[in-house]
Amino acid sequence: MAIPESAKKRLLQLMRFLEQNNGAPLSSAEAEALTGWSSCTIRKDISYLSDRNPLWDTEEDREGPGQKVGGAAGYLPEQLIPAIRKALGLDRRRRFCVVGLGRLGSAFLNFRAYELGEFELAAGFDTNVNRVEILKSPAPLYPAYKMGEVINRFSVELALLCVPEDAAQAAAEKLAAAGIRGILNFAPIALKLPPEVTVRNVYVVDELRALAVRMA
Amino acid sequence: MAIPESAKKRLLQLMRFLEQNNGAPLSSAEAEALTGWSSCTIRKDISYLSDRNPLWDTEEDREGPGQKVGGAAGYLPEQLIPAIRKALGLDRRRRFCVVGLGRLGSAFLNFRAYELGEFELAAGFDTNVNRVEILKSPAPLYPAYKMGEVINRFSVELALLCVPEDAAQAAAEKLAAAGIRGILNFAPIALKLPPEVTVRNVYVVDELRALAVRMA
DNA sequence: TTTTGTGAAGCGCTTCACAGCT
DNA sequence: AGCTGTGAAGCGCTTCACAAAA
Repeated sequence: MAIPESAKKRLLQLMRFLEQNNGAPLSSAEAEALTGWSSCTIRKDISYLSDRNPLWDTEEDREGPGQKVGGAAGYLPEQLIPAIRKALGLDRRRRFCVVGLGRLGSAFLNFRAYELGEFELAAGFDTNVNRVEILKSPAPLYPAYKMGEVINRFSVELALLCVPEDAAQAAAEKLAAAGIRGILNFAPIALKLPPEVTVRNVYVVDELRALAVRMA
Repeated sequence: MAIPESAKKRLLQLMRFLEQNNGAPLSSAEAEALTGWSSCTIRKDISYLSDRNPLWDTEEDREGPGQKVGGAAGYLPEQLIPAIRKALGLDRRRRFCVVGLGRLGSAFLNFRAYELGEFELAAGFDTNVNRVEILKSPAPLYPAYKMGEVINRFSVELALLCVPEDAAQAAAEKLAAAGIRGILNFAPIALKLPPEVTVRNVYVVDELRALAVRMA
């Protein structure tokens, strides 16, 4: 059965809580306290994993519903995390790049925790050659005109778009032309791109607004 | 009637599209093309505004459903934007501060577009006095020990928390003690705070994950 | 006894379809 | 003709309530 979108979002967050739990088991009741969602919702969300995830089923041929983790123990992170990963399609390493190395972009270069092999910083780009030469970075930096070549050569799938607002559309089109598959857009504009490129917008003012709405 | 949470989220985004539309009217069909949501959904979402928003109703005493914007014109941004603002509780100016002036935090200091009087950058804080003295900023910067005093004096309601992971919980507690109402947390940890403080987490790896899930 | 797992009930959101306005 | 506004139908998610396991 297909996993509802709403459940996917929660599973993603639940994964983070599990990761922060130092490997200790987590019961649905504890998860309720952490997240605010009812324990039913959490158990139901996890139950969606069972028909689609071989990892989840134990070796003995499953009969009936099949209990997994063990009755009164809570969920074991070392089993549940990979199960969620697999169900959501996150069980494969993806390379990404940072485009625009101003304050925002360069902050992401030196972020620890492109964790657990899920994402790998493959390159940074900027039109300003100075920045490319001066900045310290765990991954190689290139002038912007090499974007197409580098993205292809290293099969970079994702990009963090951190250029100023008025350069964003042009940069995004170059990324799309280079074959990028997904863009995290930090500029406050709606990018117009062919449908094969998935765009997700992250904009501080919108986040502030969402925060203010939740407070009201 | 109460506005469903899902509708609130869409209205918030719709507001952004209206703002980016240069004041031109927007029909529900055009909005469908921009957002991907069906025109029905959009019209329905907007209809939730009508019982709660005096601005929305025109002066002549409304009888029946009451058409507003004018038959075949599309929605007028100068009417719709304030209506959404009001319904979502965004029709009041709020002051915010930036805590932690590293690369990420200082990027937010010089962000244009704390737009339209909705949010006002009131202060920046850092434990490193050098940064406080050197950085250019449109708002005053203070050493961290002045947080409580400044937040109180200027009635700062919101904070962007941009300190490193291992300092985040302590900084958040100081903010809570100072009476802050909402925190946008950029550190990859779950803050434990009293319930009167609303927290919203913004974490790049989670955004990358969400992007990857949508692509699959 | 505690906690998971899940059919089925209940309910809220989305979609439909059409009335009403310009 | 074109587009908005909205009751009502339809459907998908959440919640319930209980069986099964440790």
